Amino acid sequence: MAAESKAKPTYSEIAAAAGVSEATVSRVLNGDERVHPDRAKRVRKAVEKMGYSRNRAAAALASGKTGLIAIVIEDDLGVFEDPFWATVSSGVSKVLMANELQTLLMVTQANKVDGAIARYLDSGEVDGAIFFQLHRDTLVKNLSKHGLPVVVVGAPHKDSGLVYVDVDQRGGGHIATNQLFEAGCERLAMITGDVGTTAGRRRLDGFLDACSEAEYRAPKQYILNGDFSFESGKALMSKLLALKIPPDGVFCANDLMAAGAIAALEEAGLSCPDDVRIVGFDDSVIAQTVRPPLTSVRQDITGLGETAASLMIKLLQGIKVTPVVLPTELVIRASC
Amino acid sequence: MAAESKAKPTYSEIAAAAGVSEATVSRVLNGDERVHPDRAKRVRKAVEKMGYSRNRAAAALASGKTGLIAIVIEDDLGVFEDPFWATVSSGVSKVLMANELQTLLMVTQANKVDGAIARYLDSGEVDGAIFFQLHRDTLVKNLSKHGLPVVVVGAPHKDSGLVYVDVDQRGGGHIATNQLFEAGCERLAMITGDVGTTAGRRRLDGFLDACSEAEYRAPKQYILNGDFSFESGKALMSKLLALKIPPDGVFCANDLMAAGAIAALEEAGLSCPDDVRIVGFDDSVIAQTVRPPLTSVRQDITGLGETAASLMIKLLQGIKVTPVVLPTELVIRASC
DNA sequence: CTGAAAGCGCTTACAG
DNA sequence: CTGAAAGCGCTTACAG
Repeated sequence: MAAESKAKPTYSEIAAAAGVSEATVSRVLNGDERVHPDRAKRVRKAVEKMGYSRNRAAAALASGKTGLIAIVIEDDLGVFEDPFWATVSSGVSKVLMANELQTLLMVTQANKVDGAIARYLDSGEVDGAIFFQLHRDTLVKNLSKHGLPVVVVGAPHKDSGLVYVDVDQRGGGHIATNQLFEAGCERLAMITGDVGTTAGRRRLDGFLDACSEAEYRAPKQYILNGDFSFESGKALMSKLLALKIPPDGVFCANDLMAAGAIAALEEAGLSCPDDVRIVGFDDSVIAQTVRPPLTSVRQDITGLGETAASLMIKLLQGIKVTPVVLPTELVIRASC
Repeated sequence: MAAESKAKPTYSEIAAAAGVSEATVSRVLNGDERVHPDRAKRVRKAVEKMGYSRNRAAAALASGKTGLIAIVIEDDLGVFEDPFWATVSSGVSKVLMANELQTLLMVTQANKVDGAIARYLDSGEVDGAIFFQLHRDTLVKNLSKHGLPVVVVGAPHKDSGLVYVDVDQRGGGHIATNQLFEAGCERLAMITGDVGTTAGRRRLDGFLDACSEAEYRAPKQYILNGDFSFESGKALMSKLLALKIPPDGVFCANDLMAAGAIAALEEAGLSCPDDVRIVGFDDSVIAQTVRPPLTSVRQDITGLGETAASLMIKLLQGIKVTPVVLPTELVIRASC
């Protein structure tokens, strides 16, 4: 006779305890307004008392909604090891959890995204997908066309109607470059990131914007294409230093390359900021640990994740949304 | 008459196409050996041809298995922003996916772990849970006792029978310290991590082991308790330098503190490694970007995640498992 | 080795 | 505003 003992209660127990039907229990738990307040209260009391928690699998099967949102990240070169994405993920997860949704983490190689992952996402296993580090837009566009709610973190290459969040990469490049001008630099150079990525391209655009505003035209040898790695920052800085007239200010498209650039300066027996001023981008730990500490562009990384999740939730509710661009801010330290 | 068109096929279509019963389809898809090879082949062919993919919710409801493993991380101070955990997660995710399991990412505040999360985990919503950054063992122990398969990344405080994976923290501390001795240091000091964590404590133990092997006894002022932050590394190094006889070699319990220590040296006008040699722990990006590049203890972080996932899979299969300790290795750079 | 059938715990038209 | 009932798509004893 040990009623109300071990096993998880189901709707039938709750319904019995509250003196209503299972349908009513379901309505109350799903926030259906039309239930009479008194009965709703009875249901909630029973739920509370019996420690009820919904069986998601059953709900998913019956409703077609899984309550799961996938984060898909293409991890060819250990991108996920970049703290950046982890921070974005944590922002996503927090907002999703607060909205009764769960985060499915799918770390996969880019070449596998088309196969198993695409099928998985497309077969109703998740209610939506948030993509990080977009290499090719096609898959995402297809999924989106098939009706899967999709949000992309980082602007896609072509404005294909996808909903995305990004930080103001171009504006960031702009303020970074302005800082160099304001510090008195006259020969500005830039070590770009991978310009095949939208972030890389737009940071460069921001640099160019600021230069033309200042009526400065950087010589061709002053704009060198890096790939966001420490090594490339170092190698390209050495290249700049080898020029007949080296620059006196360099904007590096991320902190890692900036750290590389500082290392190159040091090896050449030069000082930052005395000989060459440097500005980075990301405001990562590296900006703080490198000597001299790096002036860098800060982006609200958790905010990126939170915004992505919020957009997803709106999408799920059928609310129309447009891309969001988050502001960017300069953190000034000793390097410039 | 457009058979085989849009909608996702279900068992009944597959069964019809293969000329078997739904039960047989289920058996084949679940790897039941007892099905006749020919019929199994027919089923697989139909599955292939019709692009069938299992509805997880239905399977979960019927079987009681969700195919979901939770990663739970207590994220009070932005721990998840530490690339360390992201890397572990990606290792977990990859192994799990390869085994048809999905990774549920639950980033939560420590004080909330007891409430909603515990209930969630305990109510059959996941098949198992992998915990990161364990603050209190009790919750985990309870869940484990309730029968939820649990794996912990990082050794728990008391050996409470939980299954865990960790790297050989103590051995790592040992080799780091030995390196200092071998480089000729005679006055070794240590800036510890948070010794409330098992990692912090064990790295210190390793230091002590190596010292006693070398018949060296570090004076009390030479062992300072940091908290793994850049700031603490810097402050404690300054403290060491202020001593009448400062150390000539310092083992810092992580790279971030080591970077702080180097910054302090520099501010004091001293050189690493000429005046003081330094060894870190983690072999993170920081080890490579700091000047001088840091000698540091490398741990197989992806391996931690992969091992955690493997242990979980064995647990799910009912195989008995014991804790795993991964080896650690010294990466030598300029700082020592 | 195989199939018929019950059942997992919800949701949702439908009828009132 | 509410309930009876069908149904979501699998799994799994059970009987053969």
